[in-house]
Amino acid sequence: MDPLTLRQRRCLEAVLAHRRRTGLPPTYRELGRALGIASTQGVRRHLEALERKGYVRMRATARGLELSEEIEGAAGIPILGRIAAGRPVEALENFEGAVDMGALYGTYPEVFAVRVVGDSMTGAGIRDGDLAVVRAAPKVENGAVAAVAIDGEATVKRFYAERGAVTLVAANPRYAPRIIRENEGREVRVLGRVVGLVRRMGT
Amino acid sequence: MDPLTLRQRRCLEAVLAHRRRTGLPPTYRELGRALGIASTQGVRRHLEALERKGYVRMRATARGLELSEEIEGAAGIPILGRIAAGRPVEALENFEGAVDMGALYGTYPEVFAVRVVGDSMTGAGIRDGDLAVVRAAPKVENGAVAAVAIDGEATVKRFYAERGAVTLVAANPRYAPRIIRENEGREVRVLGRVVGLVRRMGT
DNA sequence: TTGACTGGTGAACGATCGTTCACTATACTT
DNA sequence: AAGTATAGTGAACGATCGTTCACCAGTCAA
Repeated sequence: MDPLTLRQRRCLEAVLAHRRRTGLPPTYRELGRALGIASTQGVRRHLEALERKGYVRMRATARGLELSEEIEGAAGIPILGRIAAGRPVEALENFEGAVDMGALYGTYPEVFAVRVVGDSMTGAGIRDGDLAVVRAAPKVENGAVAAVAIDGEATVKRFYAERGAVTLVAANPRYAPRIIRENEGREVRVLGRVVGLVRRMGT
Repeated sequence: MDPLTLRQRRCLEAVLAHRRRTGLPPTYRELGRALGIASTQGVRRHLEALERKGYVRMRATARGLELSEEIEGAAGIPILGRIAAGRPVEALENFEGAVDMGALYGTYPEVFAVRVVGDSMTGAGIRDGDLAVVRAAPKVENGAVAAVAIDGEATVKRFYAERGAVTLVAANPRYAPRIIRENEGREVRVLGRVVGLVRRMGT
């Protein structure tokens, strides 16, 4: 992407700041106020430059200012590749993508999350308190890590379906495989395949 | 939250749909078009009802329609508690929060992510290819899982600082602790504490 | 020195947008 | 029978918003 002038960079930062603060893109006049520019035309010039250089897109509607994918990503949680010698990261550089739940996993209702309780899947790097991201599906292939509801209680296990029974295998030697046969009267429902994991640790 | 009438629910769904499609909240007239309502007043009545019941907030500005925290969360990836007997989840019910990166961890530049390479931290449930979410800080307390840059190369390890040396301890018995003394001439820089983890698995 | 680019002011036009007023109709409760 | 909530139409007002036109000034390369 083409480099920005100082003023253009300030303009882009003001757009990001406004979005963080209000949740909406700014109008020309709001941007002008933030930058100390009296004329909407002055603001427009900057935005046209930003559009020409690929940082934003302008839609002819109220608050129609869009950020390009690259900038949109950087505005969230950027994924850093190499860490350079200078500051942790300079603005809008040195990132290889962004942690965006929607882009990463998809959105509800196809995708949802279940909180994992217990240490039965530590062998698969899934720990107590983690959020398992589940792509909803009525069935999953044998051996996949799946979220399964047994009598309404959700658990995350490696899943195997056999003739007349399902087997739930933990990833922890302290837990024996659990076999549930069809004639047991239990309601076993596959919620979907576990496609991701989100953990919060420390303070 | 107060229950919605069918029409009000349709209206709320239209707001969500418009935001998913365009990234912006709809205007009264856009909403009216989506719902087959000719008068802006008809739309406004519904939104006033939604506001009264706590689903949205209305700001007197272009596209000033905000969703309440609860609904905002449900529009992303909801975290499900108990899974009821019916459909996986009914719309806007039965969730205990949302997986939202900003709300979960904070935002750039205080927070960023680093891709983990290797299996040195499997004992802590951190695996090859995971994204470690890092809260930027120049120093971390002893024993914390931290992201550290050694000569510009980022690694995630348990961190200990002692007089004149730092020790990086892996969570995998196959890796010995790594001790780096100050007089070795290596540049060791603490990037911050690892406060989260995001993984993508399966297909 | 003639452009091209950047960074502005000021005014104005038409479209969009939030808001308000007056009026109609149905359904349910009191 | 009166009141309240829902669900609309239609018109209008003023504010906001995107867009455009004319004009000015500094910098820098051709």
